[in-house]
Amino acid sequence: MDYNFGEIEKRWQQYWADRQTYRVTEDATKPKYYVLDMFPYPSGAGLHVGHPLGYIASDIFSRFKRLQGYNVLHPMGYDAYGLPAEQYAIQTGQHPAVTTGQNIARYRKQLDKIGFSYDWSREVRTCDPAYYKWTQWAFIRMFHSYYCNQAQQARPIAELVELFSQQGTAGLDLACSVPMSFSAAEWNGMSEKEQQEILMNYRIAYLGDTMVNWCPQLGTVLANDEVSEGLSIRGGYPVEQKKMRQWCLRVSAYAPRLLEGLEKVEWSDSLKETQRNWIGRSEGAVIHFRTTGDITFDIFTTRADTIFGVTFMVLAPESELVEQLTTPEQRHAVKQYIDQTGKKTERERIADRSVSGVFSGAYAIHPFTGEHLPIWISDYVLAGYGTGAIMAVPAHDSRDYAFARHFNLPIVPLIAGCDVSEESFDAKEGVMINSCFLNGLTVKEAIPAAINAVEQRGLGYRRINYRLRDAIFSRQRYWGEPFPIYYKDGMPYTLPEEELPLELPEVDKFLPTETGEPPLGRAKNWHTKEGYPLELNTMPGFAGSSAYYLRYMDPHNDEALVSKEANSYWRNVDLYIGGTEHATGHLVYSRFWNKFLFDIGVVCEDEPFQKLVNQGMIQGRSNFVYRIKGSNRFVSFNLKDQYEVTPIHVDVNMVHNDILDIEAFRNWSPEYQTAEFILEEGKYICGWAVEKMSKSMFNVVNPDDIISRYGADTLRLYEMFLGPLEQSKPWDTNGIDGVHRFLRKVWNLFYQNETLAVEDEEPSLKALKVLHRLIKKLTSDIEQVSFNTSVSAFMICVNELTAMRCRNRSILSELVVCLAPFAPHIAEELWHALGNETSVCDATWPAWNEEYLKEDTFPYAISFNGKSRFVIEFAADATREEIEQAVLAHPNAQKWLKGKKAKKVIIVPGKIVNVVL
RNA sequence: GCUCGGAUGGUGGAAUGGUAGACACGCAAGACUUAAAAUCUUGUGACCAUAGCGGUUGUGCGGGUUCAAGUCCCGCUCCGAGUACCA
Repeated sequence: MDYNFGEIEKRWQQYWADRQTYRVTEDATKPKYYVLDMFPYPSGAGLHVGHPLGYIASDIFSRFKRLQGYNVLHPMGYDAYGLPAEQYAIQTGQHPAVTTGQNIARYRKQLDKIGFSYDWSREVRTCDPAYYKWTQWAFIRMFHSYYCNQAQQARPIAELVELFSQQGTAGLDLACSVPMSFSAAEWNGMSEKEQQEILMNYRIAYLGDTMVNWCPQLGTVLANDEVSEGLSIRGGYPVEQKKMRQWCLRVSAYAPRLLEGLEKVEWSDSLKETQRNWIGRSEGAVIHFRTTGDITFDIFTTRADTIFGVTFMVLAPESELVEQLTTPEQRHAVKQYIDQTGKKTERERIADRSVSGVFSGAYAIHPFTGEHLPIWISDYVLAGYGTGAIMAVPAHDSRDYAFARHFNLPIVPLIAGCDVSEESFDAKEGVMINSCFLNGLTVKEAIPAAINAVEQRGLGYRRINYRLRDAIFSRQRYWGEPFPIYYKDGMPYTLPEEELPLELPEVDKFLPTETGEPPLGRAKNWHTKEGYPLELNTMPGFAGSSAYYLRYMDPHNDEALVSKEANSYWRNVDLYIGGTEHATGHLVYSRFWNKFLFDIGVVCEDEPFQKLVNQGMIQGRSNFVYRIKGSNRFVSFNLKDQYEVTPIHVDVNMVHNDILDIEAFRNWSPEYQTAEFILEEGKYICGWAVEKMSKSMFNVVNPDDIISRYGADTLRLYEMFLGPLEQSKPWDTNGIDGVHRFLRKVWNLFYQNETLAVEDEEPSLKALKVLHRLIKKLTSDIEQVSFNTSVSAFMICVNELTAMRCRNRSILSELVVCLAPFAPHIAEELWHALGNETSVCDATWPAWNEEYLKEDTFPYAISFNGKSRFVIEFAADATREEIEQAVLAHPNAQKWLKGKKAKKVIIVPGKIVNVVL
């Protein structure tokens, strides 16, 4: 019987489906394990061979944990809302729900062929009303919550209303958009509308006038993580800054906890670092300044030590102070400057690094020296960070330096020995000079000393600042979750929870209305029963993906996002596998969302993803043919330098081991019908290069093709064998034969001459040793998600078993269990061939026995002065003296000793003997 | 600019401070075959030597620690990723 993978894989996939092998329920008698993949956006192009990399890894891990006796939750679903479906809808009029449904069906078909152990009964789709009901529900809860900085916790807004009516803002430390201060009497005297407007300043989901990333081409606003270098991530269109009233989530309130939480999770250092940078904690001080016109304002600095080097102040053009401070004489010039910078897009502002600014006419008084400092306005100061105003220390900040140079402002050096004639001295090192009471201190001492002085004199206070911004949560799009919000007297109110889900309405077109409103403005009857208008924006892509891992725990519950029972059983994700592209988006929002749900008592774990592994990207490996210029002749790779040639991308599916299938190439396109070839050794060899996997490079490899040629088990093993999971690497179909050959060898251990050739006698110690070495290696490799080395270990084991013609039943049966996580189909087939009635998925992961791994003798590497020269075997119980004598007496040793005596002999038991000469 | 990774044969990649290059691809030779494919066996870092034994050198570059360094420390070069007027 031959290894007929096609037939085997089809049969067992059916078997698993029929028997619902992968269905899990909460089972208190077993320990739980939750393995999650980042769910895909089902794009129209289907899966290429790079997509399943992480899914295969997580599947191996899940199957392994299941064999170890864990109750494993391993679900899959679809992040179904997204821009491509909407843009396709705009072009074709095809409803995004229809195309999304088709794409999902195609994804499912492709995924099924790979033999994953997902519990599909738990599938979620973010665009399903039964799912987004809970996205809307969480939003309502955020709307009705505020964040208490003292308790570091979200609390019901009703409690805040109570506090305001009793004590006003006194004694409260609240996360807010704008700091406010009022008394209980003032609060109680306000109208309903005024109170609502104030509460909006504190809600966790709030409507705010903020500078947003506006993308005119996409007709929507974007979150910071959806923009890179002033261009939209999707589509690459320019993005400009615009002030708009938008829904926001107060993610910034959670910045300290998002930072601290990183200590508790097992993520890679680089990913943690990326998140830390994104959160951007900086310690410093807020210092109060007063103008000669008696207007006070605050600045933020991390370099309080440089306070005596301040020679001017700078405000962001958007700062509200600009209006107050500007003197009548300067008003015209300032207005001109602000108009000019306001027109620039974000991209232009980044690209244009030239120094610009304008003098406001006002002067600030130095809090220590009383000196008068000119106040300037420049767009190198950002309105959104700190207070939107800075004290400029040109000697020790390169941006201030450039500004001072350009406008000829004084530069006062503060560090002994530094040279600021050409550039600023930004490093935080050296000894202070020109700094009054700070003189003689090092910079590291001076920073706290300066802050203390500021605090003692009541000139300011210590402050920790975060770069993390609130998330802008409105999108002017159709294909997203509708907000459960209606408007009464221009104020937003939430729908009652029992009216959820608020379903996405039908529209005639997926474009904005003539009046510039979002597509939902086209919907008929888009209002509440009472006739109040509903919100026209929809939620962004990250809304639906922020809590999906919770929904898998209890996917059909229509009473709660997740029941207390299900959540306290599954708790959080033990292993999460996905790409790094979500490092600052999804993984920040999700952690925020989870922490909010934790605060309101819905979930029992503060961090959603305990261990996280980022799989690398699979790049494409393109092939080229070389056309001789001005002809239809193609020259093979190694001969191409003899001609003047143009490289042309050729479909990698027509190339095997870099050898071109000439017939297929001729049929590829009419222009190549008559192509001629200059061959080497009868073959046409193609060139190659690593590029992004894309249709235009003709380097897309489809998993379906690999499966039909080699089988899913080979695909799974090969993707793992390609290299470490975390590393990016090109897909190279060359080399897949080796893995396929390995599976044939496994098959041939069982079958010989068409019949099962398994033997029943006692296994030899030698075979046991080989098997147990494998079990031990696999158990630790899998735990560390090191699957490339696992596959190698299999190959070594099977080669050795083949060499010793081991056909022992007990050995082979444990081998099959080991293989089951990696190559489940062939494992299931062989498991049944051995006479088992149940699925190999229900088997038990074998334990290794150290007894079998004990060695009688060990090879010692004998080195002289650290350089290895030869090897001697010693018995395990040989003493140091015996070893030393034997080594020095060995004939080979004489060559290195040259008659001299050894100074020292170092013996590492079982490993090495180093003779120092 | 800053932060974090990385650099090992023709290729992908292995190596708790202890025989560098496991495993696999590719290549070469051989066996089987009318032949090819498939399969199996052997060899395969480079250089030198060769009937045979063998020797030198070698993990991006330069130093250091150590009996012993791909691995640890210091200083560079190059590549990749993230981030960027964040005061």
